[in-house]
Amino acid sequence: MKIILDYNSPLPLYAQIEEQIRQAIQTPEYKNGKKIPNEVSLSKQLGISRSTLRQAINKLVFEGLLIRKKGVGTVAANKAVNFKLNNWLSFTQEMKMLGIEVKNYELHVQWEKPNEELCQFFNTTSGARILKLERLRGKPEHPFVFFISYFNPRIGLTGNEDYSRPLYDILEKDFNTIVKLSKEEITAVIADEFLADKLQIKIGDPILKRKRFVFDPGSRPVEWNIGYYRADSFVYTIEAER
Amino acid sequence: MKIILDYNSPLPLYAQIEEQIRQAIQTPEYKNGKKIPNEVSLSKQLGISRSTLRQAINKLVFEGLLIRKKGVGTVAANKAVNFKLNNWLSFTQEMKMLGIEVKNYELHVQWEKPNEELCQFFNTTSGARILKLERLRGKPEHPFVFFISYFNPRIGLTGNEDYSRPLYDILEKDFNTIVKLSKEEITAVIADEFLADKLQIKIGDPILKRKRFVFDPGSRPVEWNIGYYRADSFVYTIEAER
DNA sequence: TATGTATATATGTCTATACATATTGAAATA
DNA sequence: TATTTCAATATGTATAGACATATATACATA
Repeated sequence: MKIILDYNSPLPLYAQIEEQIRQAIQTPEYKNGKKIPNEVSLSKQLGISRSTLRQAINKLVFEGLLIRKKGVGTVAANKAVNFKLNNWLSFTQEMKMLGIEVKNYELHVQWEKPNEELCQFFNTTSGARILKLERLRGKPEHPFVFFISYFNPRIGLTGNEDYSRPLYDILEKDFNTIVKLSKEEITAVIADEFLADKLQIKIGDPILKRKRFVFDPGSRPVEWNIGYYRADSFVYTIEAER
Repeated sequence: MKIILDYNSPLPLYAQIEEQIRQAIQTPEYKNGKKIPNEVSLSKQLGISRSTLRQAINKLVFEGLLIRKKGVGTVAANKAVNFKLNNWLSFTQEMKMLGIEVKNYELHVQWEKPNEELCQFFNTTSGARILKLERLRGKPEHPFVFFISYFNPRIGLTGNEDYSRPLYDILEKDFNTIVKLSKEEITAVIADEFLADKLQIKIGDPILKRKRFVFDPGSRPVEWNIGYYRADSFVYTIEAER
C-alpha cells in the first residue's frame, strides 16, 4: 500500500491518509481480502503517530469501508452497502429520537411454518413452526406502520411473553440474547388490500418498505423483520457532509 | 451535566460517557441550545484525558446528535435525522461502489421558472428562470433512475457545460463551487404516466424517491435534486452494529 | 489425533501534552 | 458610532507512549 504525505497540503495528515486508503482498498488485492498493513508498522513507515493513523482508519470503519478485528487486522469490507453505521435503534427508540409519539393499535402473536427465505435465514427446516409477531403502530391520529417479525426458534421464545415490554429487553433479560448487528434494506412497494386496510390508505398507495435482519454478537440470526410505512406519514432522512 | 464513571464496568470509559451525554442532551436545556461543557474542563472534571472524552464526543458527532464548532463549543443537534454520515457520494460514485454499471439514456438541459419550494430553497424570486437538468440512467439492460436537478443561479451555470463530465467536478473546477453537505429524504411514491414511461414500468408501480438538498461549505444551497428509482432495480442497504 | 498452554501479533483503551486555528467578545482607535 | 485590533475561549491536529486484550499460531502433552 502506497501512501504519500504532503506536509504542505492544507489537508490534515489523517485526511490525506484516509483518502489514499479509500482508493487503495478499491484494488482487486484488497477486495480479495488482503489485510491492510498493521497500525504500528504503517504509522512507523509513514513517520506519523499511530493515533493520527487511527483517526483516518476510524473514519473508514465508520463508513463501513473497512472492517477491523482486534488481534487480527483490518480488511476492506466485501459487501457494499449504501452505508454502515455504528448504532441502530429499535422502532420505539427511533420514533422517540424523531420526536414522534407512538400508539400501539394491534398485536398478533402466532406460530407459522417458515417459507424458504426464513428457513435459509434461520437455518431451519420448514417442519417446525416459528414465532411470528405482527404489530400495527402509529401516531395517535392513525396507524402508519405495520410490522411483521419472525424469531429464531433457538432463542426459546414461547409466545407468552409480555410484548408491551421493549422487545430487545425481553430477548436480553429473559433469553440471554443480545442483538448487535442489523442489516436493513429500504425499498418501495404498493399497498395491497391487506396493507391498505391496516394502514388506512388506498389500495395501490405507495409504501416505504424496510426489511431488517438482526443478528447477535456471534452473527447468529435473531430476528427477521419487515416494516411497511405509509409514505405520507414517514420520511427517512439522512444528513451527510464530505 | 452529570456524568458518572464506573471504573468496574466492562464498558470502556468513552462508551459510558457517550451514553450519558446521549441521555443528557435529550433534556430541554440542551435541546434549547445550551452548550455542553467544553472538552478541557469536562475532561478535568471527570478526571480523564481529553482524548478519551473526544472519542465519546466524536461518535455522537458522527451520529449527528452533536454539532461541534471550532472556537465556539458543542451543542445538541436540533434537527433529528435518521442518521448522519461523514461522507456522501455522487450517483456515479455510489453505483461504482455498489458494483452497478451505469448507462446514460437521456439528458435534458433547460431553464424553468422555479416553484415556491425552489424559490424558498434558493432564496430567489419566481421571476428568473433557473437551470434544470434531467437525466435518465440505468443498467445496460434498462433504465432504473430518473433524476431532476435544479441549480442555484448564483453559481453561474450557463447550460452549455459538458454534462458528460462528473457534475461536481464541473461545479468545482469551472465555477469554484464545492459541495459539502447533503440532506436526503427517502420515501416511496407510485409511478405516474411520465415516470412509468421513462423507467419502463407500469403506471402505479412503486418507486423509491430520494430527494437531496446539496449545500456548499458556507451552507449556501447549490443543488436540489430528486432521484426516482425503480423499486425492482434498486434497494437501499444499511448495515449497523450496536 | 485432540487438547491445553505459551507466545506472537494486532487492535483497543487510555494517558499526557503541545501547538494550531476558528470564533467571539472586549477594548482601542478613527 | 463604526471599524479594527487584540485577547480569551474552545475545538482541531498531532505527538509519544503505556498497557489491555482478542485472535491466531506454534508447541507440548495426553
